[in-house]
Amino acid sequence: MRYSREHKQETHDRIVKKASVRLREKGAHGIGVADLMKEAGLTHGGFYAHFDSREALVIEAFDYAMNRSMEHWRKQSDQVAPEKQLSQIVETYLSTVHRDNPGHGCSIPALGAEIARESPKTRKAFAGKLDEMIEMMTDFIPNLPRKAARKQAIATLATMAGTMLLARIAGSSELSDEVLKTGKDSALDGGRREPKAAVAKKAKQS
Amino acid sequence: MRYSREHKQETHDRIVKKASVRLREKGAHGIGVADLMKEAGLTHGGFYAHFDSREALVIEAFDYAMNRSMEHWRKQSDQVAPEKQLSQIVETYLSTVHRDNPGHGCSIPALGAEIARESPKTRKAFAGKLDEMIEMMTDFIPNLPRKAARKQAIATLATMAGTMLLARIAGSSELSDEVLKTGKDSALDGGRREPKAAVAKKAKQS
DNA sequence: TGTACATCAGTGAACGCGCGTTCACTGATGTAC
DNA sequence: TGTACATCAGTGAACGCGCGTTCACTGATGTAC
Repeated sequence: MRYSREHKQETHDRIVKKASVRLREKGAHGIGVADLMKEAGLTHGGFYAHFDSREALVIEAFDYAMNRSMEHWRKQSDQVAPEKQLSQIVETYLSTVHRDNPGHGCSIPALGAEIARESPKTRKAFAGKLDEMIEMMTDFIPNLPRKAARKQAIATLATMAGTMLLARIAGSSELSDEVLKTGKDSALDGGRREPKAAVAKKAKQS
Repeated sequence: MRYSREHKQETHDRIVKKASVRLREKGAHGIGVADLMKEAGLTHGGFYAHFDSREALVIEAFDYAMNRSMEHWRKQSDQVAPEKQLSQIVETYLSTVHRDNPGHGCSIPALGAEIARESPKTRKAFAGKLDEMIEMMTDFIPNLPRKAARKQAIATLATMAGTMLLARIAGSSELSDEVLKTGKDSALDGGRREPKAAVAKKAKQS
C-alpha cells in the first residue's frame, strides 16, 4: 500500500468530520462533492475510493454529528448532579452560541426536514439516532418512572429543536433572542407555562 | 392583450399555489422551475413573465403557505370557545394527517431550516411571517396578561414545530406516533410534564 | 540488507445530465379607426 | 359594425454552468525474494 495501514481510515474520518460541519451549515444539498473534498485537502476524484456515493457520505456525516452531540451531552451531564443534568443540556442547547454555529450543533434543527425527505435508508439511519438521543435524554431525568421520564424527554427535545428552528428563522434579531429565552424557560421548568396561581388552582382540583 | 384582464393574475396565483404545495413536500431546493410550471399546466419558458427569479417564487409560495396556515387557524378558532382555541390549533397541528401531508401543512417544520440559510431578503420575509404567527397564537390565549400569553404562544409554537419535525424524522413508525402523542399532551396542558403529585408539591412551596 | 514488483489512495480530465435562465417566435385577443 | 394593427402570456429550443460520477493514470510505499 502507498500509505501506512491507518492512513486511509484517517483520511476517511477527516472527510466525514469536515463534511458533517459544512452539511449542517449549508444543508444536506447545499454543498458539492468537490468542495467537500477540498475541505479535507483533497481533490474530488478520490471521493469514490472512500464512499459509494454522495448520499453515503451524508449518512456517515450525519451519524458522526449525532454521535458527537450525544458525546458532548454525556460529558456535560457527567459534570453536574443528576437532578441538574437535563437543565444543563437545555442551557447549552438553547444558547446564542449554538444558534449562531449550526455547523457544530445539533443535526435535528439543521438537517431534520431535509433528511426526512431522503431515501428510506437515510431516513432509517436518522430515526435510529433520534431514538438513541431520546434514550439518553431519558437517562438525564431522575426521580421519575421510566415511562414518565421518557415522555418528558421527548417533549423537552421537541421544545429544544423547535425553539432552535424558530430562533434561526428569526436570524439573530430581537425576536430570535426572545424566542431563545422563552423556549429555554419553557424547557427548563418542565414546560409549565402557567402562572403559579393557576398551577396551584389546578393542583387543588386534582 | 391576449387574455382577459385578470387572466395573468389568475395564472400567477395558480403557479404560486401549486408551488407552495410541492415546495413544502420536496423542500425549497427539491423541485425545479420546469416541473413547477408543469404543475400549473404551463411550460417553463413562461416562468419569467411572472417572476424575476426562482427565488422570488419561493418567497411568494412560502408567504402564501404561511397565510393559508394562519387563515386555517383563524377559521378553526372561530368555531370554538376562547379558552379552547389554543388546544383546537394544537390538536389539528399535531395530527397524523398533518404529519403525513407536509404539502398542505405548516411551512416551519417543512422549510424552516432551508429558508434560514437563504438570502437576507428571503429570511426577512420568513421572520416577518413568524412574528405574525406568534401574534395570532397570542390572541388564542385568553385570561392571561399579554406578555405572559406571548411567552406561552412562543413556547407552544416551538413545541408544535419541534414535535412535527421529530415525528417526520421518525417516519410513520411507532416512535413517530409516540412523539406526536407526547408532544400533543405537552403542548395541550401548557407543557406541564410532571406528575400531578409533583405539581401539587411545587404549588405548596410557592 | 538490497532490489524488483505490486498495490492502491489520490489526481485531474472528461462524461452526461439537469438546472435556471434567455430568447426568438406564436397567435388569440384587445384596441384604434 | 368591420378591419388592421399592437400587445404580450405562453411556447420550446438553446445557453452556460455546476453537479455527481467515471476513468486512465501516478507515484510513494509495502511486500516478496
